[in-house]
Amino acid sequence: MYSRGMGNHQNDGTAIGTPPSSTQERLVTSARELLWERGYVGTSPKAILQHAGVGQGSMYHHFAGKSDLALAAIRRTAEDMRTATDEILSAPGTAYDRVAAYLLREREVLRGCPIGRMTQDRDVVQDPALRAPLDAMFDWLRRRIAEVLAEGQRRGELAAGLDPAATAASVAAVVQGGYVLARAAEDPAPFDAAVHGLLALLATHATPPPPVAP
Amino acid sequence: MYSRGMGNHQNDGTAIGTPPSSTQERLVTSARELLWERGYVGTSPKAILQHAGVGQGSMYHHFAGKSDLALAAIRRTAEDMRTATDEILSAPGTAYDRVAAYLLREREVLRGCPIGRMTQDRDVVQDPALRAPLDAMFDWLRRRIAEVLAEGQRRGELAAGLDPAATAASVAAVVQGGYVLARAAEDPAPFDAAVHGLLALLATHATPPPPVAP
DNA sequence: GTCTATATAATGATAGAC
DNA sequence: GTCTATCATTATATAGAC
Repeated sequence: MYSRGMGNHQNDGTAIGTPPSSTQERLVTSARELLWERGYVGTSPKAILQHAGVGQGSMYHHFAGKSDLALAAIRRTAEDMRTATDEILSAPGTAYDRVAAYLLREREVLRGCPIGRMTQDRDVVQDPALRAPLDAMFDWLRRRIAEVLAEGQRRGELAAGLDPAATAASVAAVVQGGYVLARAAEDPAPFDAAVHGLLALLATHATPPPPVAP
Repeated sequence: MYSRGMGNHQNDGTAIGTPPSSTQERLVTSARELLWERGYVGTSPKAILQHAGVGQGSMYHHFAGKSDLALAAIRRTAEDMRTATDEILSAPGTAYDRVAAYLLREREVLRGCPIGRMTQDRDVVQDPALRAPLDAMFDWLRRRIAEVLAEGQRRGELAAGLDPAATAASVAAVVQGGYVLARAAEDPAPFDAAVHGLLALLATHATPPPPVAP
């Protein structure tokens, strides 16, 4: 159960020192969690309200409706993902190291990607406003990985014959597809196998050869 | 509109010479199409009935309910996919050729994979009976691709250093992830890029080197 | 701004006529 | 076997009190 109507005593359960979330913030946070878990079609406004612990009217005061709240939630999730990913890809090291760090990053594999998840939701993909942040996120991701690979080529760390854009698409696809395989198996193993398979292929193009992947 | 109550004159619209489908068959076919397009949560029994052109009661006569019909539909789709895929992977040619044929196979990229799609549906993955055919399908796919790769190694067509299982997982993941990237972009290009990126990496391990991918 | 009450349609399933 | 009628529940949104 969530507390209700308790004035300033409400809290979102985050770390001590965090300022209490506004109703609007709590709605977005709840929407993000439920969209990740259940998808757009499977997430009802009522479920979001109950998860956030607010009444029916509050949502329609802050947002025009379900899709408007979902848009805010998706934008926020994409933003966070971009920030976290850029940090990994911008770290020091060879191009191989940085791509490997991205691929081997700790993930909640069985939960899948909260952004990739949305691409399987008809109502999301068909709404240009809802699809836009997904498109922007994956477009950015492929470009950023391609940059890293191209930089590695300029530095002589990677074979010049590689197509940075195509290889970057493969890297992004292996992650997204790895989630699919893992969820089908209810086991992260296929995700890890897919990642290591790609890294092994990539390693043969790196000079000097990186140590065998863990 | 679909015809109703027309006795033996009903037809499922397939090629001339095809025997008219039974009500049960039409329900399964309709369920397969709608599950592919809208997912499990997004597909209502009513929508299936209307698409099949039968009344409410018929479905509950032939199937125990929504999940039971979905199970029949998913099983059939997985069966068909397995047959079609095995045909490609069992064709003559080098291991590289056969994996390339699988990756470059004509696909309705923006529609995605009807089996992979189901792994993003909470209600499917949480039901052991519904998840089982997904698990079996992808497990078979990875094993079959790994077999092809291992055979290529024995024949001396592929570098012995490759891990067949991991590489096979990468191949399957690139396809599934390619769909995700393509749907986000509403454009098959990222799918094609991901596939060609992986093929280029794989090509460097093939002897003699295959011609540059189309 | 937040709440409860209400409205309208859709969902998933059952009952029982034919 | 197939159909229509019905039902309890949920989804999405609005109205209006506080």
